[in-house]
Order: sequence, then structure tokens, then C-alpha cells
Amino acid sequence: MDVQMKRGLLDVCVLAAIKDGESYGYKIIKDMKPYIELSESTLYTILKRLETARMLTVRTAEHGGRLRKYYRITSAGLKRIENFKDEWKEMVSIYRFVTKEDDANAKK
Amino acid sequence: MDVQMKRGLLDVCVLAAIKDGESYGYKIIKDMKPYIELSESTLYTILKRLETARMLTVRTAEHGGRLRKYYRITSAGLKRIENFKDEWKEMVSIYRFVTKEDDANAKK
DNA sequence: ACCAATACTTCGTGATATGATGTATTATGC
DNA sequence: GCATAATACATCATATCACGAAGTATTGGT
Repeated sequence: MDVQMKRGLLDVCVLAAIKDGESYGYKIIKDMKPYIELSESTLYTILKRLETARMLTVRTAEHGGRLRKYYRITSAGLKRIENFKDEWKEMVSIYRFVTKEDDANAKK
Repeated sequence: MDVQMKRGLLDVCVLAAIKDGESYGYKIIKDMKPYIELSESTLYTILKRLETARMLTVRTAEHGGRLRKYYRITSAGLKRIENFKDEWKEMVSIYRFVTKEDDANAKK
């Protein structure tokens, strides 16, 4: 998918990936992969941004001798997802604007 | 709508606005307004970009003693719109990923 | 022993939407 | 008759952001 097109989707996708329970960087990338791909550098930038915006909280814990950062969604994060649902309605209306056929070519 | 969300939509919207026949800057903004708002500086940047990408052609003509630039979509521009329809399918799948309820809360 | 996978970090770059500002003409209200 | 709005396009500086590249460090497989 086009880079520009992804821009509006990435933040919400990351939030969606941790919506049902704590997760961590590497796992988030894997969970998102079937829907939208992103590199590590992109993800960690996004996680940082969402943390600053208080849409998620972070907790560092050891796992198998290694440190992992676990991310948990906040109520602000959940609100962001709800807000996205409204934006989606606008996008659908835009989609219709873009794809509507000319009257001359309109299907009967 | 969120700035990031608009990014992927703006180019295609401008193309859609000239799809059914030549148009010019000021009119494009007005035609798009009900669906998506953009400033003049944004539009002219986009038009320039689409021209460079050969998705539209420009013709300057006088109108009421004033110069106007008329934009016409090319086959590459039409292809871009077709391509957007495919991207839209991906976006719908992403939308479902973001909005699907937990199994525990799933509606019966 | 070696290499892939896991896990997170930092840096530089390029694309791009937007506000501010500018120029110039025509139309409209009072 | 004159001010103001609307039309029409252009340029510049700025901030946001996705991404590749490169780095550090540990674990697991062969």
C-alpha cells in the first residue's frame, strides 16, 4: 500500500494490536503483518508518539533473560479508536466521491 | 479529518474532481469542499505533483481578462484512480482489524 | 561455531500538508 | 465612486512522519 495512504492508519492499527491485552514491539509487528506491514524503526517511532499522547502506557519486564517493553492501551487510546470509526464514515463518503461513475457511463 | 488520514486521499480526490472534464484550481476546491477541505497552497502543491507524475495536463487560457489554468486528467491519472480502488479493499480489511470486537464482547 | 530470530534504539532523509504572505483582476454592496 | 469580497494563482518556511540503515545484545537451532 502507498506510504501516504498508510499514514492515517498506522497509529490506530498499533492501538488495535494492543487493544485486547498487553503486547510488545516484536509481537505487534507480527500481529499486524497480515493487514499492514511496518518496519521496526517505524513501529518504535509510533509507540513513542502514542506514549507521549498518553494513548498507551509502558512497562518494562524481563522475559527469558532479556528486557521487554510491554504496552497497554489507555482510555485515550480507546477513544482514538472510536474516533477513527467516525473518520471512517468520512472516508467512505470520499471513496464514493472518487469512484462514482459519470452519469453517461453509469450502470443501469 | 485528521491531517495524516487525508494524506493518502488528497491526490485521488483531486484526480476525481477533474475526471469528468477539465477544471481549474478554484473550482476544484469548491467541488471537493463537501467531501474534503484543502487550502489553496495545498491544492497547487498537489496539482504540481500530479503534473510532474503526468497524471494530468495543464493548459492556460484567458477567462474574463484573467488567466486560468485548466487541468485535464490523463490515462495515468485514471489508472491511479483504479489503483485506489484496490488500495481501498486493503483499507477495508484494516478497518475490520481495527474495529473487530473481542470475542468475549462479540455481539451474538 | 555460525546464523537466524528475537528485541529494542538512534540517526538522517525525503515526502508532504499547511499557514502566511503576496500579486492581480473582477464583481458587489453601500 | 469606492471599499471590500471573491476569484485565481504562486512561493516560502515549517512541522510531522514513515522508513532504511546501522547498531547492540541475547537466545535458539543446526
